[in-house]
Amino acid sequence: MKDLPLTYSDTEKEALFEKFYQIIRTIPSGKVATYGQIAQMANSPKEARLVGQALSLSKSHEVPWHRVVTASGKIAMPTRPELRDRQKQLLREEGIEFIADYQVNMQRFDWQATQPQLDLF
DNA sequence: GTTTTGACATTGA
DNA sequence: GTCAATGCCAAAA
Repeated sequence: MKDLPLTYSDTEKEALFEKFYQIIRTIPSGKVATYGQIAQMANSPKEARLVGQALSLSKSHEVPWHRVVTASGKIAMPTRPELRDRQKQLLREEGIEFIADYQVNMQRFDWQATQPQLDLF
């Protein structure tokens, strides 16, 4: 098990980031979760932005970073068009449907909202 | 120490 | 439905 990419002096921060990674790892393929949901699951509901920061630092850290989107289902990457396109491609490969250029259909692919799986088809 | 920045969320127009 | 303003909170400058 490799260490985190950054050298943290604060163990709390490291624990929180690891918590984020752990939660994100449980997102099944073909589903997406929002930054806010993950922050909420980590008992830090106000720290959605940190989730994005954690993913940014983790880069390709064995976590399905592409399955995390904003509350409205949009891909959130204003400063990195390359990663933005890569995320869209990865999601499409998992069968996720886009309702706009960079917005997924949350109605059908949101991890939490689709838990009951009431067979909407 | 203060200010700016950021892979966010919510509200209101 | 979209978009801007606001609130948020930690990290980086």
